[in-house]
Amino acid sequence: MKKTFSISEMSHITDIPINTLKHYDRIGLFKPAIVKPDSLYRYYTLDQIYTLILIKDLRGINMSIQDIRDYLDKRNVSKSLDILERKLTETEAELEALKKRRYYLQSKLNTLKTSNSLRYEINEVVKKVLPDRWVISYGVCIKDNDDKYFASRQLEKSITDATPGIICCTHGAFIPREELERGELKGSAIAFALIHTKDNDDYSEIQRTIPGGHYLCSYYAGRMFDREDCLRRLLSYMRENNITLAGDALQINYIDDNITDCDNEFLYEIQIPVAPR
Amino acid sequence: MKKTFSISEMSHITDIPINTLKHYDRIGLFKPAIVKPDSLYRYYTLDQIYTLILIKDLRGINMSIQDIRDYLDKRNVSKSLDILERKLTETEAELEALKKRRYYLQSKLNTLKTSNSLRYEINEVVKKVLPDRWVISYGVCIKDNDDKYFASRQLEKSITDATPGIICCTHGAFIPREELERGELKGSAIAFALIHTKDNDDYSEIQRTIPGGHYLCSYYAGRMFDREDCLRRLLSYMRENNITLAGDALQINYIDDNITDCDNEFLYEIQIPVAPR
DNA sequence: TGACCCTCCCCTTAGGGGAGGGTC
DNA sequence: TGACCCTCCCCTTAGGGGAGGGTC
Repeated sequence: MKKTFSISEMSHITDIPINTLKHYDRIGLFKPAIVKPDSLYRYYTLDQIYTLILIKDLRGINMSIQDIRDYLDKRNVSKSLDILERKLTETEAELEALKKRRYYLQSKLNTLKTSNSLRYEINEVVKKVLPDRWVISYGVCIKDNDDKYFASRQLEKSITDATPGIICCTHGAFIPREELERGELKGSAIAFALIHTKDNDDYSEIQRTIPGGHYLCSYYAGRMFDREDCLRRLLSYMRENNITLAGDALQINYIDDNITDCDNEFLYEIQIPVAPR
Repeated sequence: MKKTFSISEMSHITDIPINTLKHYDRIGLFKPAIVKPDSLYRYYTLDQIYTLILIKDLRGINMSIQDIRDYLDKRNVSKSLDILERKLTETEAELEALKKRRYYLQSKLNTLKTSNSLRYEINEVVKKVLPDRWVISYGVCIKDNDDKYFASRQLEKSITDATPGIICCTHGAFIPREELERGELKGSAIAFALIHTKDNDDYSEIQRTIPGGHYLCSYYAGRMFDREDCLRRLLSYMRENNITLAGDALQINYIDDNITDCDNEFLYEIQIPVAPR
């Protein structure tokens, strides 16, 4: 059986690029057994294949070059077990992070697609029965768009830790019941962020339950304080049909500056809780 | 409400390091709204918070700076949907790769831990009933350790594609029945690699089923061709107890050069198929 | 006057991709 | 004589970490 291999043969056998073999030589991770003195041609021996494949596999489980040096240096079972276990732990952690990322991307995509497809309903008044929901809110009142940025940030900071935040989380604001009763449509907006489950003790003081029940809803296209027309429509519908306001209204932002620069693509929904008949 | 923020204030609000803010400025991804002409101090405005958080979140889902530039440039719903969907697909792919990696690490760790804990059984002769197993083998015959490296490599190449190979896969060799019958203990070793399921059509020509049944087994510490004593012990046990050989023997390598440099830590098991009584 | 901010400038990972010139 | 191989050397990502010197 042939005893030595040129760099390109070795590259073929091991599926490691020539460049990488040269690089491993250069940094002293793995040197050819033989170097011809004059030409400096590299020649590898049969038994080197094994180690090279091992190195490749260790890179394949994402070990750094330094870790591989350590692994190859005076191997023994317990050391190898340690390293493999460490890699497993790392892999688990990466998996968790990725799952989180996937979850948020999916949620965001669902919300976006759904709301985007609901455009035909814009400006219509619809009755909905909605389940209990939970939000977190510092009670920060938004008076204009500038405030909005800051208020959002406050909320984001408390929710997201390592998870992607603003682009994935649905935002909105409360419109206080009293203002609606007074017909004050451009008044306040108390920022909140919708959260998916309520059982997170971390936020208990700033958490608020939005009770499930009957809501009178309408989408509108535009920015936060373009809500007047939509609110007016809803309120007159209520008067005409003798429907009673039952609490703070919600203004939910489905499509915002994170997603589009086009004002006409912005999408909000107003949800007014009403007494059941 | 305050209208401008210094770089460290901005860093605080957004949880983005000062260095990174400077870097974003330098590369033109995100520049402060105001730069004081003399001192070149950077000042950010309230509405910049929002974009900055968006950038941070996009980095959080692993978007490259260039992708973020694209995302921020003339946003609209369909473009944003595209990008988010692409990111989701990428995330799914990464997840699959990581799951594979985890699976292989777990398998390897299990095998290692189990075999490592079985050391007390070394040199004992034990009867086992083993299930059907499957291997792939090119029929390459190993005559010495050098050959072993090459034979392993052949096998690896066919199994592993993108998955980590040698360190995760259990290797072994057949010892032909006829050689055992002739008492030829240092003869051949026909390399194989254990695979986990049989239903992989890709390898059907080189795949072989090892039938389940009764095996007479023994562990030994040492290298591949240190197997003589162990084999002798097994064969004399068979003679003494009138047990009949039923096929090629297996020599399975649980702990090898990938894991340790210490010869005394090497662990093989010989499994000899025997006729049931 | 501290605390803050500025501009260079060098450094990190794991190679990829040549140019220019010898070697099998 | 092609095909192969060599040595530089520059380049990539997304910042991190200063030194040395002004600014709020």
